[in-house]
Amino acid sequence: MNPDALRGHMDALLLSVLEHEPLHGYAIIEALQERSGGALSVPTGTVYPALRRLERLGHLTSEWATVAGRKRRTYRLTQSGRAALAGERSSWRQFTDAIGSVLAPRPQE
Amino acid sequence: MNPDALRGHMDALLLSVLEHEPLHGYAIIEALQERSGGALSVPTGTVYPALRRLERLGHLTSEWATVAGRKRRTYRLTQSGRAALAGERSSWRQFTDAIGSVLAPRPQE
DNA sequence: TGCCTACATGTAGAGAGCCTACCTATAGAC
DNA sequence: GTCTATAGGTAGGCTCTCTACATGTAGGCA
Repeated sequence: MNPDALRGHMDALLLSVLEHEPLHGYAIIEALQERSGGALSVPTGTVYPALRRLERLGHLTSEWATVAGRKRRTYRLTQSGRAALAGERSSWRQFTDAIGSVLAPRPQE
Repeated sequence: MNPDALRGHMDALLLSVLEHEPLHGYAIIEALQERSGGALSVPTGTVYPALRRLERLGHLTSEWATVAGRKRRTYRLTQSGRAALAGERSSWRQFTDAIGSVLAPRPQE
């Protein structure tokens, strides 16, 4: 997967995996990999800063917890995050429609 | 359209509009807009450098022409460009599948 | 005559975000 | 004791796209 291709879609991915359950960063990375059938291996250097950015934007809140001796920062969608997710889904459709219609092979005359 | 979203897909777009006919930069911009139903308004500052990059990579060749007193640089796909286009189409499918499967709304349990 | 729009190409610099590479730390298996 | 999995994080670089600007021709219109 070309790294650049993810540009501008990370927010959508992160918001989407957090839609129904709060998760911590490490679990988010695993969820992305699992849901995409192994296609998405997003490095920690991408995910952690992105989560902080989304929190700064007010789309997520986080709280620390200690589970089995390990510290976790668990992220949760805010109302604003839910709205953002809806917007991202809509944008994604428009985006794929636009690119898809250009990329579609055309019958040669 | 979020500018970042285009990241890494410009090559595919440019190669695709040049698939069946050589075009010059300005015509390429119009073709992108037309084919996408108006959704893609790619600025010249994006297209011209990208075309040069693709030429440098060997995916395009160009030649100057003068039409109605105006100079045009017309770009044409090379064999390498055709191969690259096929690769881009395949990558596009994998990419949309991966993101799409993460973004798809899931039934809440 | 002068102005505006469409046509046509290009560059410089900024900005954003993703990645690579690195660091720290605990738990449990072997 | 060492290794792997789990868990979080930062610094710096890289690349591409965008904004803004510059240049010039042709043709319509007042």
